[in-house]
Amino acid sequence: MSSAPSNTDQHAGEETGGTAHRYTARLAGDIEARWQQYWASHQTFLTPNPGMPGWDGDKPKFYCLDMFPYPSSAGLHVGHPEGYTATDIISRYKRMRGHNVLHPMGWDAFGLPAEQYAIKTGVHPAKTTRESIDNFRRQLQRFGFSYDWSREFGTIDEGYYKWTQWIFLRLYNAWFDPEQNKARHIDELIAMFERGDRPVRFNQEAAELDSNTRGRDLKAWGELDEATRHAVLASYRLAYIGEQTVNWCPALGTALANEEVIDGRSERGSHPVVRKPLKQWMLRITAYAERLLDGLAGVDWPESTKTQQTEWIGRSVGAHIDFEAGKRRIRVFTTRPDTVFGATYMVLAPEHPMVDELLGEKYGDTVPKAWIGGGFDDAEDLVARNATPRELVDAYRSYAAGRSDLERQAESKTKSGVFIGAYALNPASGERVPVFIADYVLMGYGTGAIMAVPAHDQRDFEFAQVFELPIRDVAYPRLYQAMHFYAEHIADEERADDERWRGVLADFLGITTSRDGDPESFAELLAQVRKPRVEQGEAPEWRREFIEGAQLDAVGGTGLRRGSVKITWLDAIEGLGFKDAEDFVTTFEHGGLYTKLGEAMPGVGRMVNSTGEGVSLDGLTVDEAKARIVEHLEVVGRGEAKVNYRLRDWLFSRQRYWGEPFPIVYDEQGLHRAVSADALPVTLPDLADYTPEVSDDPKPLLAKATEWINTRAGIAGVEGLASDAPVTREANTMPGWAGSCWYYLRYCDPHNDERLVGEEAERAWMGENGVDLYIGGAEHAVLHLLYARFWHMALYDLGEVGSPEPFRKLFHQGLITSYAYARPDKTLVPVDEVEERADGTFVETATGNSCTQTTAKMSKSLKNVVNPDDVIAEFGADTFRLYEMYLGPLEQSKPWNTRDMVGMQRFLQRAWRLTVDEETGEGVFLEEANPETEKALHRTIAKVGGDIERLAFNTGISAMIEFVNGATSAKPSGLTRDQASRFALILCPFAPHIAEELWGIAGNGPVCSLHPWPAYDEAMLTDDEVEIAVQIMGKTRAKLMVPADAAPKAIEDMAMSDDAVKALIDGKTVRKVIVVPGRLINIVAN
RNA sequence: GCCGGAGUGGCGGAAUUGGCAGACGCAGUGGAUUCAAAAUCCACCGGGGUAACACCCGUGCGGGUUCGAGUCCCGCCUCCGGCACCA
Repeated sequence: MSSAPSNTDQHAGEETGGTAHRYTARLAGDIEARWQQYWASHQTFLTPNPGMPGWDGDKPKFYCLDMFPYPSSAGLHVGHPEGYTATDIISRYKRMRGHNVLHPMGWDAFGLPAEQYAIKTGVHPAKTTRESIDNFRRQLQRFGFSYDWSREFGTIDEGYYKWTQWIFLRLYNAWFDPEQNKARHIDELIAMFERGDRPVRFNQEAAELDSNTRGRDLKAWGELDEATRHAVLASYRLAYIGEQTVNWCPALGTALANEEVIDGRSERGSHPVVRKPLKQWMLRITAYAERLLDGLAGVDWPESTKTQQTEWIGRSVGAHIDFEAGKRRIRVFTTRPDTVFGATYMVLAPEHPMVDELLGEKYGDTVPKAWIGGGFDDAEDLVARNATPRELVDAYRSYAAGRSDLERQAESKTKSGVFIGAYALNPASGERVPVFIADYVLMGYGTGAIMAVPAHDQRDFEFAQVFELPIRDVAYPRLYQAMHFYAEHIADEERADDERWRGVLADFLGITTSRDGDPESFAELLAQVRKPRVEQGEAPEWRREFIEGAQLDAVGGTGLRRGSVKITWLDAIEGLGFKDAEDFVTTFEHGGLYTKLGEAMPGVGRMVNSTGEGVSLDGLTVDEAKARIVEHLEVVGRGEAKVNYRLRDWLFSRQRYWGEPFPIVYDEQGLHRAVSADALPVTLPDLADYTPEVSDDPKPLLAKATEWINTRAGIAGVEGLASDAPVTREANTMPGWAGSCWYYLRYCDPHNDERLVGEEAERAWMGENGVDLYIGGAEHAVLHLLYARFWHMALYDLGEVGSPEPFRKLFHQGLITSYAYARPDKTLVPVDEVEERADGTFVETATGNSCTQTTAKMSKSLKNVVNPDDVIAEFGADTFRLYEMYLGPLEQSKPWNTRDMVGMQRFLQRAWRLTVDEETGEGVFLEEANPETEKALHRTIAKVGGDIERLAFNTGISAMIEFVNGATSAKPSGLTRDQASRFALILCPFAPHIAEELWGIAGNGPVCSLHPWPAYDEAMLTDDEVEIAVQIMGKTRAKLMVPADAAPKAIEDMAMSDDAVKALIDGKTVRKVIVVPGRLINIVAN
């Protein structure tokens, strides 16, 4: 066995007085350096894989993962160590509890900042990134994290991105089989074609729209030429080339994210940005929409993150409905097929491919002027000179293309669009309805076309207002129905008892009722029906009754009571913005509600105006009507039920340099070809100049590497072509998310040259449910965490991994913020421009104006960034670790305050002093344990263990502080060697360096980090006697010591015989006594 | 606008299941020690009230349920995060 590192203090003697061995930052630094070196040289945290020496397959596994950092040149931020300390505590604890723990670290190192730095300085990103990694590693190692550093890698390592490319090839060579709801190898698809089978496509609509492949896969496979086969297969692959509208910035020579575009200009440099369709690599994540959704039910993730993913995937249940337009059919998706009779016009997305085919030659004389075009720049001129539909459509398209998504949203208040001079037939009513294009309909969602039901959809309503289109109501709002009901029944049954009425009304309205038949909340009902709308021209017989009745309470004079709030119909009417009931009824009778309300109604009651050839929905509820109309449409072949997802396929190409090259080349025909797996990695070539080219034509940076781009099949490693056949490499690179999609798998087996991860290692660490604990920031809730799940599911389908989900339990640490100072107008002032005055208020130094203290994200501009290196130098790593964990609950965002750090330093000093003589550095121990201290230790062991399990580190640390304070002030004070050893063990996960030192001083050999967690005695957790509170009428009036196991009756007797209690209840009648054993007794007396 | 989360002393926070609100830490006040300081130790530390007790009030605001509410219900306010013309 190796000996413990020398405890000789090289600084001894340098300090004066009797505290040469006080636990100061200097001593802490010394201890920390020594133990870090010991752990490293003894490979304490080296984790063997199955088959390696030291592997024990009988232990349960625990895979504890951090989101690996992007190593920026700025170095570590104090936010980083928060999550890392948490996972380190758990990892160390689980190790001590007898688990095989996998706790790795690595680098997410491809990405934009390094490339932008290269553009600025001309230094190769590889160089700067490597330097940043070295700095990050150095900083992380100062914290004493128990990572198995032998498993470290970066996503930029060739040995790593080789496998990223390999996974891309797996996706490329796979298709999604909707019948089996899983991905399968492309060879199985080819085999099916060869057999003459016709496999179902995942995305049938896309196939129909895609004129390249339409119909071709219906022919016998053998009859197709190679290019056609290639195109057919390409349309099935999980990785495919698709056309996507992007924000293209010609000056920067790259596509930009929506967030990077402000007012049609690039955020950087303010260059113009246009929307441009661009052919790019896409990943078919939409095939997994359902599984990505369903899988969330089985994982232990924060609700907020599950909700975000659920909304991102955006499942909508509805129907496809076909509208006939001449020989063509326009297919729409709607969630409200029940309102199809109210569809008085149609809208297609401006870029909808069918627009050109439908376009009318000119507008007829009967076309209302208001229809022709409106809401955009050139519309008036064009309309004034009788422009053709073609001209207007072209003008509108270029207008729409010139606007970013952000602009569209900002200007969403006014609807714009163009009537394209064509009509379609409403398949339910048979009515001829005009067809428009408008940018409020998005090509990327549903079918890119809608049936517009202005009466029941707010956007359609607004559009109808601008273009003066007819609005037809087909679904009654509930309040209107309630009024009808009131007129028909309640007026006659004024004497009917409340309960019965409420039950009937609630039932009629479809409101959940509680046991007594009370609508759960009348306000809830109002919220659902908010704006009533009624049929024009219908003369209600109940007018008089209604107006009079509305003066009274709704329910026979008593009203609906909810808490103290009484709601009457009159309240409801006024809540809707009407003067009084008369005003409402007048408006109602004149059909002016749309104008008055300026809103569409959801229409959640029963159907009206909905009778057509072969089908009628009148009188049905919304749900019944949905089912009926879909059934009808299916029978007549005009539609079908359809579940639609908001999720779109993943745009996977970037025009950047610093990313993984695609393992793809193009042959002389321009067909994409895979680089064979043996030829991987496709290494990233060096580039001398990283400046993007100014261009209208999207051109990736890698296109500058002409020698690399233009090569031969043999050199590129492409099979199936002559080795001297010229090929062109794919010049786009993969996005930053690619490397982080599967790094957790690589940690299981980081040095494997044969596979992305060895099967045995993958099963051992990932098991059935994947990573056991994954901690990282909430900002990745939908991006990284969704992409990684998608890749994992595909790899699962293809047999590469054995767990259906990658991360069983996910946890987000909160943001570490910093104090900041705000002026009265809420702008922030840098911290060094603010002074604190004696009275505790703050002023801006320059102006003398007062500021308020607040919290904000740390930022360079506010000068409130804290550098971990400085903090460690001042206090030591153990104190730093404790401080960050003690700040508050892990998931909460918390303000950093260096001043508070001293509390944790004092705690460690007291813990040190408890068993170490500050003058000599020798251990000082009790011979015999103080029983109170022993009891406290058992409780602390139990508490700390439980708190670690539930990630409540702040309260666990509190418990240890209380223990140390208690043991210090106890008589006799101090610990035995055995007690000191057990305390060192529970301290170890939090503050491992000082724990190792105390462990050694207590006479143990190294290392406590691998020692089993101490046991506690259940019997020691309870007292024989407990103090309970005596409450009179719920207020604590006295305390009472009672035996812990006293029966309720005995406690009551004791309390009643207590003099103080007697005095308090003197002259009162005891009505009731409640006893909560071990806690309190409450005497109800008055 | 929609969805999610949170509001507790001067500050960070605790109260795990409806059961003694404010554990623990910081800051502050008073004292001991010291030539002095640092460090350490002791006491106090939500508001009102009292010589001291007693007592009253108090977990964003207004109601409610309960013997008892920071915790549950209803209605608001504020802050943070996410999404946003998704048919």
